[in-house]
Amino acid sequence: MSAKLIRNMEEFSAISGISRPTVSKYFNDPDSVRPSTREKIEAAVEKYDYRPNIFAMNQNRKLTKNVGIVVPLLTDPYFAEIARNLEQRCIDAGYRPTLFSAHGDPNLEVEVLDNLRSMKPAGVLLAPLGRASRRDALEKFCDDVPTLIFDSSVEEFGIAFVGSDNFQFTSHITDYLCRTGEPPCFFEMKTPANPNAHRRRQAYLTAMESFGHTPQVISVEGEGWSFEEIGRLGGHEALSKKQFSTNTILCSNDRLAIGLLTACYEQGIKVGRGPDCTIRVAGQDGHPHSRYTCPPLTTISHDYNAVSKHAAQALFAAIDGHVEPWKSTRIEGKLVLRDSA
Amino acid sequence: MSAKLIRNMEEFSAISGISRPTVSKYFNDPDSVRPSTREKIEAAVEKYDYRPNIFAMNQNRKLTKNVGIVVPLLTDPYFAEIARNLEQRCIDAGYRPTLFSAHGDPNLEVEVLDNLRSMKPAGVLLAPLGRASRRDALEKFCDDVPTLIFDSSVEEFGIAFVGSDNFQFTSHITDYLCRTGEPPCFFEMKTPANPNAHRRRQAYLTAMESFGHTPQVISVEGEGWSFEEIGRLGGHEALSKKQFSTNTILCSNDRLAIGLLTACYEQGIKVGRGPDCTIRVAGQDGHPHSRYTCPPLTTISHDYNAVSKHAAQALFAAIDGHVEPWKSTRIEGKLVLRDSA
DNA sequence: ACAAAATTTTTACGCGCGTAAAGAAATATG
DNA sequence: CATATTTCTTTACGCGCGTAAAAATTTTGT
Repeated sequence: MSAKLIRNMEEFSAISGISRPTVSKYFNDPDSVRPSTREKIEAAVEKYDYRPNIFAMNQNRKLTKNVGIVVPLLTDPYFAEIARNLEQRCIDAGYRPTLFSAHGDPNLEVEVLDNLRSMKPAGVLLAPLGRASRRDALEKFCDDVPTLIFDSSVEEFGIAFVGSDNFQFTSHITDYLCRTGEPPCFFEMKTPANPNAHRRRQAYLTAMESFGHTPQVISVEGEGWSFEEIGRLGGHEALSKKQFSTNTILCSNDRLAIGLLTACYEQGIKVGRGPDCTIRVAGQDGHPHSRYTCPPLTTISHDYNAVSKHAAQALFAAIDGHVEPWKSTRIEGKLVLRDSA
Repeated sequence: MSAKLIRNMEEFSAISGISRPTVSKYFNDPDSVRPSTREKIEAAVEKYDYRPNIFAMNQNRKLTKNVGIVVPLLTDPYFAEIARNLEQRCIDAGYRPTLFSAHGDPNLEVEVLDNLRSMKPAGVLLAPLGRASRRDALEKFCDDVPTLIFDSSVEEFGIAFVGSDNFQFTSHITDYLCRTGEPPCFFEMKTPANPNAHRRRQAYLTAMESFGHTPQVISVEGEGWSFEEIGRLGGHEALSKKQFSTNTILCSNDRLAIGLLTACYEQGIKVGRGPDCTIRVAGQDGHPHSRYTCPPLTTISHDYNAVSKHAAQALFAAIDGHVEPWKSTRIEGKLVLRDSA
């Protein structure tokens, strides 16, 4: 029950019996006051439902409790999922996360960073657009604001990088495919949005050679972030021209694989491991949707939890002043066996 | 080129040759100053790259330029897409949108609204969780903050409702299915998260009766927002028990349909309109993913653009003081014919 | 119980900007 | 050109809170 409407910290301090500077200190860090006063304040907060004005709070503080979370494309469930994960971790750690998406547009990415600047964030968790990102703007931002880069690494910007181990991803699933059937061809975009794609291709080539197989890479045309459509169109063309030298196709990512599956369906080609199936298709990412494709997609999944945990912890440590040299943490993926391969 | 670092509006006013109150007025509304002074200010803004401190700006203003966009589940590409659309419209209209997701949790929804309150938003675009939303908290919020409800209507809360015309959706696609084959069964969740589901079931029943067919509703168990999995499990059960009385299934929404398609695949049932197909499946929503299912999903699509346009315009009008009685706008969907039905 | 250490209170100023009021200057009207 | 109108400048105060410094109080250690 709120007894009386508290308008500001002055009134709150009067009614709670604690001086305003101490109340201010409490809201900045509840652990910085004596337990007995903390209890009094919290009782009063409960009773009067008071919250300090965030604008006034942030005005004079050099460092706010704001944390920006920036992803390249929020309509991609993969990014939505990892953003959700990160958001929760920020809240749990006492920060105020704000979500941003560059919507696949490098100009918007720069705008987002500009907006973020004006929020004086304590730190930022940034998944850059990748290839299309404006390097100079990104670098300047990382210099000014403690920024942890995740998902896709851009040079040695920011305080650290946390992402998945793309070499391990592709080696592992390539190995699996070779052991269980014909060695895979590699299906990718010619000009991928994201540098992870290059790592994956390289890992594919290396793995294939180490197994003594001849690699074959099919690179399809297409710009932008409509991966499914690019995979579908590219798949149609590659299938029609019989460009796949084996019956197994490893896609650079799940969204491309989803498009390829659609192309296969549209050409009446049966995908899977069954005796009546013509080809096997595998993806990479553990996309939230991959369970529901037809057939369900065999893939290698990001460890969403581990990535977000490492990323958040590294950022919070940096905010707390634990300076460490730039570091790249790459987390292994887990093979998800389904019917497609 | 920035010549000198401007620290505050005082310095900016001095260097731009315009008094501080006028500069302040300009930043609040660029059209409120004479064109000649506007030019001077904008030249200086360009030259010195000055932006007012948003915290100081918002502290004393009763009404900020902040707009909250709240969706029930950002990992659902449907909501991500409409949120993206709304975000852009806010920016274009000179507002500062901030994106929130309740992540399917009613408690989080209340927390989001609480957080939103502290941002003193000029207005909020809210897609409520639906059935699970806490009515009292929602109503109180709508009383305090100009709120436009979209997607899913909750009584007559807020300044207006804008969403899709669920009756038209279901009538239209039911009509299509009846005209092109056997009349459809209706596949839905027994306890749907969202009141639109009830409208759709009702529209199905009405349409079937008006066509002189016997309706059949299959309601599957399942709580929460994992619609695909609910559709898959429910689909397996219904298929095994041969609960579908005709060869055509209209799903309450696309995500459920996607799960059902997976179940069909897993049972070796061929879906589509071809001669070799056993059943037809249709969805509703025009989910971004529906193009890439196997077979591609016939559905009736939200008019994303029209919904977001109406919603944004109605909110901005209300913010500008155009008071109108509560109104519900329901926008028709467009049939998207694909191979599944 | 007493000194030392930790915490809180008191007092006071400043952050960057919104905004009100009164007068000066520029523009519009006839 | 004189007057009415709009816009701008000057001056001044306040928003709600951060924060610094010195004094007062409470807690801790022995």
